[in-house]
Amino acid sequence: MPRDAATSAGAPAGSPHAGAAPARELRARGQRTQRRLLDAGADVFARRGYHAARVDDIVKLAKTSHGTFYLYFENKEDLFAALAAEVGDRMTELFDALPAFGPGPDGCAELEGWLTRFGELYRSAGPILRAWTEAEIAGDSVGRLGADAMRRFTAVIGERFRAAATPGVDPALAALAIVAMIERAHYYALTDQTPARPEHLAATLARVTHAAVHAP
Amino acid sequence: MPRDAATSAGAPAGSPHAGAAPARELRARGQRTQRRLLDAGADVFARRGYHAARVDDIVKLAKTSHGTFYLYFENKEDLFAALAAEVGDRMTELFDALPAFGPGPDGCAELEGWLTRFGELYRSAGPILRAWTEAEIAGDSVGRLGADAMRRFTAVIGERFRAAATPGVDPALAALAIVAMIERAHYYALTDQTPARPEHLAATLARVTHAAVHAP
Amino acid sequence: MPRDAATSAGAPAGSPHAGAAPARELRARGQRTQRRLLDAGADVFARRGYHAARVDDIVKLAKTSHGTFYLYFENKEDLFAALAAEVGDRMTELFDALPAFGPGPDGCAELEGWLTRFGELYRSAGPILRAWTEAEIAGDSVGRLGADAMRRFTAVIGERFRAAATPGVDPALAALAIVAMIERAHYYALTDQTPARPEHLAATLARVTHAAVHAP
Amino acid sequence: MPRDAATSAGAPAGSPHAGAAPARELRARGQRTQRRLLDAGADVFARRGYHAARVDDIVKLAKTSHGTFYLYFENKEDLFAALAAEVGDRMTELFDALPAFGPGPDGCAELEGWLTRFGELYRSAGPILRAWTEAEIAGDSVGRLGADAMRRFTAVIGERFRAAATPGVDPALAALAIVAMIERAHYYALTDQTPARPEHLAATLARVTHAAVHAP
DNA sequence: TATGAATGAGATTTCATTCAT
DNA sequence: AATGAATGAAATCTCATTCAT
Repeated sequence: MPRDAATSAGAPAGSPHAGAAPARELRARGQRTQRRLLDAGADVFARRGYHAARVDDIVKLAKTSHGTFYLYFENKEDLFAALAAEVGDRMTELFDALPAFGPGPDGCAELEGWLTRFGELYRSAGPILRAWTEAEIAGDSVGRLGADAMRRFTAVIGERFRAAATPGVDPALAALAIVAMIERAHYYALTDQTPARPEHLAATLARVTHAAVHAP
Repeated sequence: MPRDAATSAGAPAGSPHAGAAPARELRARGQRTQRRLLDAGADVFARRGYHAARVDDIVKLAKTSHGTFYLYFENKEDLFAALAAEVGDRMTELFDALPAFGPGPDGCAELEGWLTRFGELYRSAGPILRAWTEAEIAGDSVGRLGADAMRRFTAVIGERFRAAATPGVDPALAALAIVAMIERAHYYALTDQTPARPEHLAATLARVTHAAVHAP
Repeated sequence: MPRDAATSAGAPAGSPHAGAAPARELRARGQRTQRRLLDAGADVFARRGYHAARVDDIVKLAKTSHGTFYLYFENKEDLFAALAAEVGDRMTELFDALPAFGPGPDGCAELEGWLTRFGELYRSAGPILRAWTEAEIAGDSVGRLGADAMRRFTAVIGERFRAAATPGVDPALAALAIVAMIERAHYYALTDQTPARPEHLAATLARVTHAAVHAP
Repeated sequence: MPRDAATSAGAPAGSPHAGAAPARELRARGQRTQRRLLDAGADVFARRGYHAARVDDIVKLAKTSHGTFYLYFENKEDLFAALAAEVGDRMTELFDALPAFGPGPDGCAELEGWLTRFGELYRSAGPILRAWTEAEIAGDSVGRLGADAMRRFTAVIGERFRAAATPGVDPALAALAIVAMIERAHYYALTDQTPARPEHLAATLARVTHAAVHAP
């Protein structure tokens, strides 16, 4: 699960991302064009992955020209960073809303509710997240965004483990594992042709997580 | 987590992978050259990722030439497939050895022992796995390998969940989640600069997994 | 050393150059805008040279837009031609004022006086001249301007050599050499970080030129 | 007059310039290809100037491909630098051979002899020198080469002026002026359509220089 | 068995100029 | 009179793969 994008957190309306070539004020038309490029980018990245995506494809889909592309973005990476930042923002928001689920069945239900929302977000942003993982692996700088968002998430889960203080369990590691599980499970469930039914994902993950955190 | 490599399972000594250009018997020198290329490939893929890895880098590291590269491998993907197959073999072996850990403390200890071995393998093969993920995302055919090995792993864990029959828990999904957790936790713990201590990884994962599977 | 600009010699007030897109009468505001573009152009050409200068730079410096640029000038070359014409005018004027310096110390002093004025002009117009040289080399049509102004200069110097009639000296070539010297010496003295003191340039060049022309 | 190229002064045979992409040892074929590219480059730069020259033209003329070009040179500038270095080497050699011409007719004859050789070199290398001037103007890094070669030349001439100690003459400036004259006179005489006869160039410049340096 | 020179399709990027407002 | 978004041709550069030796 990518991270952060705190950079664009408070960006002024009208400049959806921070790294654009010139920090120009955009008029209505420019805004629409930029939006078209972002949407086209999301589509192409989703279908081809970060590396295989060609600026040419994006431009064609957005029905505009190469020149226009470079008017709004410094390069392919810059456009991707903008998309990632958008996703990152929504992730951060969601993570901050993670409830302090208690040991009882209520806690489990709360968790399930939150995981449902997470699943929805993941479904819409998944393609970007996948490309993000790819970029991350390749060591591109964009990949390095996002750590913060996840850290917050991990911190909350870590608190629960710390409270439980199970011997042999490193709370930070355990939290990391749970977070990793939630992210990857969504990844596999939504992309892979798993025999599993994704509609039960929130319930299942909630129970597993709850059991792991509030182990006897 | 990738899989398989059944191709090379019983392959004749001297041809560690199936897709090499000519299916010829290699003499000692040829073997060494091919091995050098494989090792160089592993190194370069690990450092740069699949897409960013250039044949030139591999060839330079192996102290050989482009021509020689294409003597032993059909293309970049072919070399990667050979590496993936090697890893896949070892993974399959390990997965088959997963104990049927029971609900008691003994089961947890068994699980921890197995996870320790998994960690060792991951440490050595991890970089290839990472590159694999990248290739997978990009939709390259190599990426499609690997699912099988994981399926076996998932099946065993799934059995446990099925036995427990917790209401609301889809055994297949839960197993997928646990497997994903184990894989990704290793990934993050070994690559990221987590504040956590990786030496406690096996113990922590064992406890978390055990608790999740044998929930009250 | 460029020349000419006869084009703008008697041009009507309000249109400092000949090639502007529409030959319209400009109001006060238009005049100011055009002037701003010319000044910005002079600056940018000076700093980057003709080819490296981008219309975008000029427009930004002039705090106006691309559209406006093409309202006043046909293209980049046209703006440059306008600038060159301005310089050419002043050069022609100065060359026509070259005194018929005699062999005695008075002639040398006259020459020094003239060279002082030349130096002042060069200091202010030099950057354009440099860009001019570049354009000339590249074979752009603008480059072909300028030869005339220099020819007049050369003619006067040539007269002196013809009078002296030194055996082995081709008067035209000698004059060309002296003119070239004066131009390039200023160029190097004013741009390069020569260890020499430019304030002595007029005196030194006067003596060298005088000695060369009125050799015993 | 460009400068220096001391960089390639002692370059090993087989690598005619210092800045090539990889410092590879070239086999016979590679050598020929690289030579073809250099020659094609010289031709294209001469005809179009540095900026207008397209790698495409060079490649076509050399009957090779873009890929090959970038095998031997990092970019256009790199190829140009290689050419400039070749010229610079020959210039440096020549400058070092400048005789310490005395005040008598013998000194003038010595000078003429040297200028004849200079003219020959200039004729063959002129096109590169012209492009060099253009690059220099544009502030490209290549342009900054060459100052050294000229400095040596200037130093020798400067010595003569220092010996003469004419009042009002700054020896360094005077030397600079003479050097500039010799260079530019060749430039104009060989490129422009001067009415002058270039075959008298050496004689004329020798006399003018001699008179200027050994003024009464 | 090995080499490394050569290729060329394709990717990214730039910028003078036009156009709709 | 002014704007700035849009264009697209052209330029540069990369790299997997082939080929001649």
